[in-house]
Amino acid sequence: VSATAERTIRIGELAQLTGTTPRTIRYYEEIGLLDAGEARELGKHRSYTSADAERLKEIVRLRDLLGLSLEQLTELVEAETARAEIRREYRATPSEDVDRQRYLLTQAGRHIETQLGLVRGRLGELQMLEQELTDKQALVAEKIAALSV
Amino acid sequence: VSATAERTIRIGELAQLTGTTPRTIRYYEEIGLLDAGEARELGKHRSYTSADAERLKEIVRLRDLLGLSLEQLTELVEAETARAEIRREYRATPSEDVDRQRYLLTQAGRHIETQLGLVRGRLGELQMLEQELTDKQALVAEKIAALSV
DNA sequence: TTGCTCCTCACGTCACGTGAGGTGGC
DNA sequence: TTGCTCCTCACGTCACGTGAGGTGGC
Repeated sequence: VSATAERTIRIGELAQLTGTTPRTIRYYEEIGLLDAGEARELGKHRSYTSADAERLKEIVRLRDLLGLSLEQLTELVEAETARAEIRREYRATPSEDVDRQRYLLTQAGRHIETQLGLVRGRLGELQMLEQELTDKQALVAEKIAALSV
Repeated sequence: VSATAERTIRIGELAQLTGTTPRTIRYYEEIGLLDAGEARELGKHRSYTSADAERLKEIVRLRDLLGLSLEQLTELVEAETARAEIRREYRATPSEDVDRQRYLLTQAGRHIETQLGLVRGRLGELQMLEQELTDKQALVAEKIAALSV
C-alpha cells in the first residue's frame, strides 16, 4: 500500500524475529512448509519480507503451543493458501453471488472453529494442571502455618 | 496400606494407561528417566504398579503441555526423588527441628512455584491465541451478517 | 500346550544441530 | 577490499517407530 518498496531481510534476521534458526527455516523450505520464493539462483542468499516473518511466527506458535507436527502444519498452511487463492479469484471477478460469498465466509469460520477447538482443549488441560499445582501450594502453605502455632 | 498385594501390570497396559507405547517406556528407562525396577533378569518381562502409571502420566503431561525435553524431565524427576528421599529420612528420625521442617516445606513450595510459572506462561500465550481467534471469528460473523442486509 | 505379550537388537525417521569448505553482498 | 553473513553438502542427535527373530507367563 505504501509507495516505498518493502525492506527485505535475510535468513538470520528472519530467524531472530521468529525465534528459530536459519537451519530450521531452510528445513521448512526443504519439506515445503515454507515456499522457496521466486527461483533463487543456486548459492545466492534467501530474501524475506515482514509478511514472511508474520507467517513463520504463526507457524512456530502453533507448533509450540499446540504441539502440531510439521506435516499437520503443512496441511494447515496449504489449506490457508488455497482459501486465500479462492478469495483472490473471487475479488478479481466481483459479482452479485451472495451465496458464494456466504459460503466462503462460512468455510473460514469453520477453519477458525477447528483451531479454537484445539486451543481450548489445551487451555483446559493446562488449567487443570494449574489447579492441581495451586492446591499443592495451598497445602504446603497450610503446613508451614501449622509449624508456627 | 491395604493388606492385599498390589496388582502388577505389564508394559503394554502401562502404555495404554499413560497414552504412550512400550517402545517409549523402554526408551525412558534406557535414558534413566524411568528407573529400571529391581534388577530384572535379561529377557524377563517388566512389571509395574499403579504408582508407576501415575508417575509416567505426570511426565507425559509435562512433556506434552509444557514441551519439556526429556533431559529437563529427567532433572525434574531427579529433584523430586531427592526431595522425597529427604522427607523420608526426616520422617524416619522425627525430631523437634521445626526450622528444618520449615526449610523442607519452603523448598517444596519453591519447586511448585517454578512449575506454576511455566504453566502460567503457557496459559497466557494460549489465551492470547484464543483471543485472536475469537476476534477473527467475530469479524467473519459480522461479514456474514452484512451479507443478509 | 497354544497364543498372546513381551524380550532384545538394530535399522529407520522426524526435526532439526553442527561443522566443513566455499561464496555473496552491503 | 575486508569481514560478516550466507550458501550447500553431509554427518550427528534426539525421541522415538518399526520390523526381525526369539522367549516368557497366564
